[in-house]
Amino acid sequence: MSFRLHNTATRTVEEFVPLERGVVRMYVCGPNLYGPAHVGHGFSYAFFDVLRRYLEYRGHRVLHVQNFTDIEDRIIERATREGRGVAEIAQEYVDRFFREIDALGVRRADYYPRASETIPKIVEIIAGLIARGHAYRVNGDVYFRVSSFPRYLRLSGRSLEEMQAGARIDPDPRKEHPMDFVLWKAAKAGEPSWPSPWGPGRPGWHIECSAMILQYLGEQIDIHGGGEDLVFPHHENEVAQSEAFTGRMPFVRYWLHNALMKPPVGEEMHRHLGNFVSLQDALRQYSADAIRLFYLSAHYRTPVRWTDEALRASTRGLERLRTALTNAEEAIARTSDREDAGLTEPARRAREAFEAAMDDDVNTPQAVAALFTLAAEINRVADGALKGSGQGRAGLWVASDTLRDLAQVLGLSLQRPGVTARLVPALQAVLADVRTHAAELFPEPASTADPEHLIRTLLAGRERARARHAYDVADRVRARLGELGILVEDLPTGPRWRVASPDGREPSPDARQPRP
RNA sequence: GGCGGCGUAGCCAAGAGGCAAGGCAGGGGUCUGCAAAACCCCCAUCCCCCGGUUCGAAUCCGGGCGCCGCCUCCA
Repeated sequence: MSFRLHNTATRTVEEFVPLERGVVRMYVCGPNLYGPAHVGHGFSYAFFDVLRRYLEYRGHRVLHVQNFTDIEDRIIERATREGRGVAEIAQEYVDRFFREIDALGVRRADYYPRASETIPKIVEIIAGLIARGHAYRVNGDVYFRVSSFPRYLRLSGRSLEEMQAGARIDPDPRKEHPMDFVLWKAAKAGEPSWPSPWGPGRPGWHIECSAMILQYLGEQIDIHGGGEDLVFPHHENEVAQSEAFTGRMPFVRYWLHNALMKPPVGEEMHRHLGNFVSLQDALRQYSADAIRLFYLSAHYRTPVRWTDEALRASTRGLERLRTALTNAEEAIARTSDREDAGLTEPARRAREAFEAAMDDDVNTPQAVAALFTLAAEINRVADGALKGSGQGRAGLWVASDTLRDLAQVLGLSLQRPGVTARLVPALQAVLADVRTHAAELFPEPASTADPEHLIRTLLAGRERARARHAYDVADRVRARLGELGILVEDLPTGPRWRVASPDGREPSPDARQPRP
């Protein structure tokens, strides 16, 4: 089956065929660096990361470029207000952006151009547009002449007439047409500016993306992505500038737009509304995998609401996938059978269902469902193996390998968080505590600096306690470990522990420590 | 006003003419000292409402009701 994507330009799901066989040129609109990223940004980046991973899984080489808007009204406003440099603020948020998307497990794009570094290309394009009659100068400003571009508004499916009927702002009287948009803004006192044939100034917002695409990806690209709020005017204007400049169309073969995330309360999450959940806060409360599983729980064109309830549900669901892998490992370690116990076929079916779902306009909810179905099959066989049927070693290996591989395409690591050295003092305190109750059960461990060794020591002592029916001691160990976020489970094969906070949350390892 | 989207179980969410995926929560059971995990079973005769088309509709058509987005900045 072919890979199909919803193209905003046609509003239909189309078969995806890249311009150049085996190579996909993809550009995704990046952040305006005037403030922190929120979970809605994270959703967009994570979704396009999944798209990129799947394209690569399907054998394409993906050239991925994402911009940083580092010169723009809001950053300038902020710099002025705080008495700081524009570049300083931009750099602060670039650094933070990378910390956060790295923590989220978003693979980095091939290149992250900044508007301020793309000025020569921007000037070249504007000069070309003026020369071709697609743009005009008004004092130091330069505007795009929409009347010169008949295809204007085709992407967003509007008409100039209706746009004006619904206009919510007073048009600048200096413009030839109310819908003409700015390509170059003349410098104002105190603002950063660059020289140009029209005098010092800075680029308008839309032109940077056109310039970056032309500079780094070419005159025609396969995929251009971003939030659906960017369709108009941002992407519409990009099309106009780019196609008017190059004379080639389509500038973009497939326009992809993700739905916007809804805040816990209200309908729109926006930085300027102040109702956002920052990516940083999200990562402090939930693991990257849980956040990504939540993102993938709905189709990318369906708006989802960020709620603690939903994130906890995703954390639990994630735990189920991880447990399947753990169960498989334990079953494999305890069986010698070479038969597949009927798991090879379910693994193949899961991969087939996964690919069919992803092929259908990146239907991640269905793809995730395939993962859960496979996890259930793994658990079924692992359960049987641990209960003594002793079968399934080969099948468990194949099935868990498949689960890991498919999860990886979704950017899910399925890694359990480990215990950190920070827990050592607390674990030592637990040991000292139980030793006052039953020192004979808990001999001094060889090492008191390794958290895992301390946990093993405690659990070994607890097993001795259980063997003597000293359940008060055994339960005390389990309760104290539970307070530290370590869940103890007594399986038929012996005790097992894992990190799992009782409130259903699970911070991302990198985000646990508050920043200084 | 123009353009567009949505309404599926307690919650989240797929499905888009052939008889309702998956997750979370919940109930019963197996296992277990208990708890947890896992497994087994149960949990929408029905998909906002009313008409219509069809052998057959949650899916198509018509009409309602409700919610939301874009038309300034925004992932």
